[in-house]
Amino acid sequence: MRYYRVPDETIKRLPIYLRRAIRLSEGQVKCVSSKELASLLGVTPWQIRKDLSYFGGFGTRGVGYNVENLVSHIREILRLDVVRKAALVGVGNLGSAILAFPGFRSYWLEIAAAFDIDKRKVGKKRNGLVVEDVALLGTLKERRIDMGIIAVPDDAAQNIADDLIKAGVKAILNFAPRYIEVPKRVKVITIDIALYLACLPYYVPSK
Amino acid sequence: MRYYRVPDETIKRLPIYLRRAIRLSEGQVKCVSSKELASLLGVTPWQIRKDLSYFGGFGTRGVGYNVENLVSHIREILRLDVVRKAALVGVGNLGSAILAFPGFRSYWLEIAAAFDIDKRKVGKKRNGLVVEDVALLGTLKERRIDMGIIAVPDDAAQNIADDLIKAGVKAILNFAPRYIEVPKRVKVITIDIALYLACLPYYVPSK
DNA sequence: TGGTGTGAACGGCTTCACAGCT
DNA sequence: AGCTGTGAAGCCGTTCACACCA
Repeated sequence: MRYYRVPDETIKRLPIYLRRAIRLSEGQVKCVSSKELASLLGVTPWQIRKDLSYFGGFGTRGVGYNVENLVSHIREILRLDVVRKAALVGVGNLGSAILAFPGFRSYWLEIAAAFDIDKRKVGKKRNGLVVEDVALLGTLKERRIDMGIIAVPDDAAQNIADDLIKAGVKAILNFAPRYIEVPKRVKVITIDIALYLACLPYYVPSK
Repeated sequence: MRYYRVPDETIKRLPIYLRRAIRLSEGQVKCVSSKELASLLGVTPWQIRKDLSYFGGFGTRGVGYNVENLVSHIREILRLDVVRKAALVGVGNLGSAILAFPGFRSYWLEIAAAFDIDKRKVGKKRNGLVVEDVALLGTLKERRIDMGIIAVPDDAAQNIADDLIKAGVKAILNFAPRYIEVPKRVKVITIDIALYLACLPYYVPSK
């Protein structure tokens, strides 16, 4: 199934809906209206309806959305209906925090391997994973790991990205504060933490 | 000085330009054209010119932008021309990583205080800062710290946000994976890490 | 000539109003 | 009656073309 003309912004919001729908289903809620969901998430009801309508609409008029249905549909759209494996590169402060991060589980995402260039870290365990040498990045293909998370210093990031792509990785989450050049077929999302904090003072009225 | 009708997207890009301009000035580069800058950052030259033109335009036609000028103008626009202090709440894995994060320095941002609810952490040093009890959040006002960083579990996030705002904080960077309700005068930016990773499989063509 | 600055065209996302089901 | 689904309107941001200036 392929969907055309879906705004990227819609894709970004789907995981939010998904996570909430999962929580609701855990709470034995069977059905939710766009209005209820919207108030829980801080968005507008029509935004939710529009977003979901891109994929055919799977609510019931007059009633709302079946929660189980919502979960399974969004999982399928986001291709999260099978466990997705990612490799983490860089087990420094940030990398270790990502490994320990509990939030991935709700999306059936698994960090299945961790790499570092520092020989002192290689072989040690971190959160149940044995840290491997970056030289072994090439083994990702046969291990069917097709996503990468970059948590290395910025001057190493481009090389790591190149290696990940050589190893068959098709999507990268990049925490290094720099632009990374990749072939068009590869998707990169950069989370540049300092950037966001740097924006904040702009919005603070000066005294 | 106040500027109207500036897209939020432009504000998000300014720190990128700023960081690069600083790097260039450190490398003794005196002048840079929008084209050069664009190729370094993976954006288009028009985008850069348009973004800067919202603030009056401070380039030289036929030449480019004076690097020092670029730095001081963007610093002023983003109100980063004085050192800005932020308080971190939550010194777990992610919080500790943020404390150790080197990237803030380039924006004259300082994490000036760290708090946790766990008595075992309170009093201990983390990256040169003594961890304080969250009960002391109220002291932020007199210490002139007006930004907060939330790195606590999601069920504690809203309460912490409320406390931060009560303590006079006007802008919040939130790492908890949930929507936080705040008065309109307060700016919140949420970085929901798992969200980004959850988007990636959508862009990976299934085999 | 070369590169900035900017009004205007374009495109994409959000908002809206209401048609259509239950 | 109530809530979803959706074409249309409106808005915001990006792209473009070109005027302007060194």
